[in-house]
Amino acid sequence: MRPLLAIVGATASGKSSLALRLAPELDGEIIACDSMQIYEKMDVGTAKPTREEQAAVAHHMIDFLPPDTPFSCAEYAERALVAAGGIHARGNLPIVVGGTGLYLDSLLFERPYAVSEGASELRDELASFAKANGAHALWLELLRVDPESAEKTHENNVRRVIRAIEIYKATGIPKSQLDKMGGKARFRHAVICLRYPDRDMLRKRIAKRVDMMLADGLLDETRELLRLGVFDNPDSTAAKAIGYKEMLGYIRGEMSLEECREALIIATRQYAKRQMTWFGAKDYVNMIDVTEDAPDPYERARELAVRLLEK
RNA sequence: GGGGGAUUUCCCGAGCGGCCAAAGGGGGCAGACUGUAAAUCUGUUGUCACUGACUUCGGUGGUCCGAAUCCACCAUCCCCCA
Repeated sequence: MRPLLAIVGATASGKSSLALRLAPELDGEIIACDSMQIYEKMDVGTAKPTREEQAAVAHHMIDFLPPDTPFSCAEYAERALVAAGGIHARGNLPIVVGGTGLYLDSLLFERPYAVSEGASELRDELASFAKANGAHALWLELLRVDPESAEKTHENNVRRVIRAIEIYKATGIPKSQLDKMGGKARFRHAVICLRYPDRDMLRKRIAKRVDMMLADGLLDETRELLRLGVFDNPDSTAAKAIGYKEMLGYIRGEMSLEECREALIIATRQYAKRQMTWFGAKDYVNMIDVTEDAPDPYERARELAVRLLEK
């Protein structure tokens, strides 16, 4: 099996700059693993690698979709797989970098799910059913077709309930059944996650990043996206990005800039927490702690990467 | 100088005599997640010896079987008249 290194962690944890340093040493090319950096025109708000950085190390899975295009983790896996294949063909090491845990997961492991691109009508149907009859009624439907998934999914989590029903309707097989069939690894992978045991350290980095985004023109970028109509569809992936939706409050005159900044910092912090909950629960993730005493993970990451990839 | 209103748990904010450790929201903390994921959702959030007890609703002192809720005074803030 071909090797693949992944550097993950919360936003603002320093994974990108770590990967940038690691890449030359390991003959690496970077595959971004980020549900937002895939979009064009969303540069500042997604902390996209700069032109210089992209020139220094080859980057993939960045900047290839207009910002109002729907995207899914299925498509991510598909395209990233191709990118990884190309990198291997060049004799290089794919270094997956990003904080979108689910995308990484779907790249690393095979999933037996049928691709259900045409499922949007069914989704809409189920969503309006839930709206009309309540989340519980929808959940009962899942309980009927796939009790095991129903058991695992809270009835209020309508989106997940819909997905489970949708999988059953599209494939005729309960999702819980399919879950047991997948999981084959596609690569000889090494996953390294940067972790900050001291919360304040990460918080400071997040605040700093937010201020940098503000200074780099987050506001103008938001106005441009607004002009392009990206926020017209609240369900588009890009419209859900942290950063822009907070700036909108200021642009619409509902909030002061300081309030938006605050909201942005909080939203980012909460996101970081969710990311760490996700990565922390994965047994394939190897943690490297960044602390006051050991602020630079570079050496440890390099050694760990080499060791893990040898096996 | 005179009149009126406010003060609630980390924050905002409901409560206006017992059913109040106190609604709701925010924030915090913990968690779930297997193809919309920077999304979506869950639990928890006064203390403890935790199916019960104890300390809380600006302060002090009252009324009452019983007060965050009523009264008096004090403190701080806001509004109106001078």
